[in-house]
Amino acid sequence: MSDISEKLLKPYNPKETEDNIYKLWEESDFFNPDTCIAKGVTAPDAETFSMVLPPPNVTGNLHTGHALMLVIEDIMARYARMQGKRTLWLPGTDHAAIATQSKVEKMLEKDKIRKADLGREEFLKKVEAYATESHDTIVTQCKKMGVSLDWSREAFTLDEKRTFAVRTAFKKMYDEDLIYRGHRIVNWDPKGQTVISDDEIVYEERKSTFYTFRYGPFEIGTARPETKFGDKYVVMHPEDPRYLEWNHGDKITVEWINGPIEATILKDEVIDMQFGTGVMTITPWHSHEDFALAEKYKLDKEQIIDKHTKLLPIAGEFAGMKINDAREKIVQKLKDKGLLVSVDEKYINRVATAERTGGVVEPQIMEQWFIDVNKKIPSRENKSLKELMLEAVGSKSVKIIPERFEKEYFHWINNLRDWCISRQIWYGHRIPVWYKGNEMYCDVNPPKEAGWEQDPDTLDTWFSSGLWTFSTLGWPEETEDFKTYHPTTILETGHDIIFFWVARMILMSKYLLGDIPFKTVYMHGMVRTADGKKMSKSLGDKAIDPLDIIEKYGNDALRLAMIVGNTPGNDLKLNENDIRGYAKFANKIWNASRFVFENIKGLDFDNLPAFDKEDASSDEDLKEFIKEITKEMNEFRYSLVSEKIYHYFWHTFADILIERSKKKIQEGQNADSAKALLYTHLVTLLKILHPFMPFITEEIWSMMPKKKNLLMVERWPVLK
RNA sequence: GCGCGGUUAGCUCAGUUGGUAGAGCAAUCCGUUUACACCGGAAAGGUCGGGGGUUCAAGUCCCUCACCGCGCACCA
Repeated sequence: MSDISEKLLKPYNPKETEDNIYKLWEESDFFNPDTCIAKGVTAPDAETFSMVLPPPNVTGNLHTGHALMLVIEDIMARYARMQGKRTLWLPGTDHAAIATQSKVEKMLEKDKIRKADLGREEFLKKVEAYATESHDTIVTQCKKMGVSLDWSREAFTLDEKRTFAVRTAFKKMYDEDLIYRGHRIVNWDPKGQTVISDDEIVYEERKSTFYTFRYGPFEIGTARPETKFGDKYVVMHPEDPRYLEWNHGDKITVEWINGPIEATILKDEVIDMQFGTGVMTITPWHSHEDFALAEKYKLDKEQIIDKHTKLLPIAGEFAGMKINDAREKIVQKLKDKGLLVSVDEKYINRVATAERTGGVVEPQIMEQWFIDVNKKIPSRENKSLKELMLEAVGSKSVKIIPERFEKEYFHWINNLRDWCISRQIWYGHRIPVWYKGNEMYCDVNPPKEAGWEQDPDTLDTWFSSGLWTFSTLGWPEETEDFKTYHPTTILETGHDIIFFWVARMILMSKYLLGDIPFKTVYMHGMVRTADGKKMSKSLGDKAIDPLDIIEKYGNDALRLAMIVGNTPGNDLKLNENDIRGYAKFANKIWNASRFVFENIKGLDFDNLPAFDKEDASSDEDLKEFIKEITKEMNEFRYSLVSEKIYHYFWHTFADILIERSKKKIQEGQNADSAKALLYTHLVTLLKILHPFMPFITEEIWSMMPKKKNLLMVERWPVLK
């Protein structure tokens, strides 16, 4: 005890404390619920609390967004554990297919190595090496954050068990015709050389040039003259008074880029009469909307642009040119032919770009794998995946916090198209389908006979993430963990991945298990810099590194700065001043504890003296306070609770009770009562502070007389 | 265009059944009384974006406008 006292005499130093405390926790193995039961700190029949960690991508370092997620979830887990619940918080990482692959490609580019030169196998070795390295970094950084994750159950979206789960899920969906292969218009990312899903598109507003050309008797507008070679359908609104002389199906011959073509007139209500001239030509191969029209009227579809954004032979003299190089030359030719009517250079266009590579998305008709979201499923009461997803949230089986995201969720589902799940990249789960001539074979394992060739494509990374709540628990095997912990209690994640992930998990779980994946979804906001910028990869080195903050101010201070004033769904501006303030608070706790320890020597802890009237009243106040914050904890109102505890500790316990006790102890008037109050108050306050500030509270707890166990498995104060 | 969120003290933000506005930081004044100067005490600071309505009572409910941010859709 003497060396500890010496430590207490100096200001609180998180750096000297945190690593040791984490080691202590790890050695105790209390992060593992099985150990908690074995050591008698959790009842075997206790209520379950389970939660998966949204697996960080193995693409580098932890950023402040991760830190926020880890802090909120650690509070949830520690609170549940202290309530005596059988608590599992399960860690893992995500292979993040496109993100990881493109990162490695970029690194190889620096050494002038292309992945095609390496070949699939060699390239994958490089990616795996990088993934392993990133994984190790991330795990180390998570531990620095103080997380009470059960590392013994750690999973990876691409490990053996998860691969088995993915293949099992794929096969089941394939057998029930929910997964199909077909030619559809998809989003082609020429930069990443892969298809991406609708959700992986980021729209950017860009200024571009809008041209109006003469097209026979009409004038048509376009921002993309390079796609216009094959345009032989001209569409207008059936009620447009300007074009009543033309009938649906009329054919006309018009002079166009490479000579005369025969065009067919179509009348359709999709046309906006107010826009431009109210006439447009269509390019079904390279536009979602035009494709839909072409399907409706069974029109010809011609490919104009190849996968590398080069023009095909249909472009005549322009064939082989990149679209960006060809554009102006095409315009010039049309101008020379007298077909250019006008040019608007201030046109604002919304350009579809690929989330991960930044490439400009070029719609293409391609053969890909899809998940049918509208097909009625016999084994699920003839409901479609869409309906299953709507039902989960609509019935409140899954509750989303804050509630407003439920609306976004419904809106997304109502506009949902079939999910394109195949990707032309190498890193990820290879599609478990094999071909031999015209035969197709789908199974968890490859066919035994020779001569079968596996599909070269891999799965959208969110396919495996969708299984995460149960694949991590051993599914498809009926493991004890799966039976005990699924559905999980809560999913805590950023609101930016509600569609990518939350919706997909509900889809997969409802379909494969007939059950929800979690009962509650808690969505946190995005972390921003002090000047409001989104703290993301694009900020690069300018982003705050949570580990630097910890180094400077300590983990507990960072945690409070992320929790106080941060309500669900709202963005958080991380501000160094706040962090500094909470570091002061840590010191305050430290010093107040020192005072208590110095003054309670000699107390009979088994038989505490009675409170005098004044202290009894303060004791009641604390009980009232606990009641209040416990209710709020159960409502996930961490911002409020943390602020209240901060205030209670500082301005009630330290400023009033400790000051009052000084008098009593010095004057020898009801000194025992004062000492008993200091002791019991500190014990209780450390407990309720622990989920928020685990390190300093555990450290002080270790100096506490009469302690039985680590603070992390002590009971949250319960009032009858 | 449709929808959602925000607009509260100089700054960052809380404020859940409607009952005369709160915290942290900053700024002001006083105080070095041994747990803590990474401190204590005091005072100051807001017509809760504008306008209208419901109500005995509105930051809180309704309508409307403005600005900021976000989601979705369209963009020939």
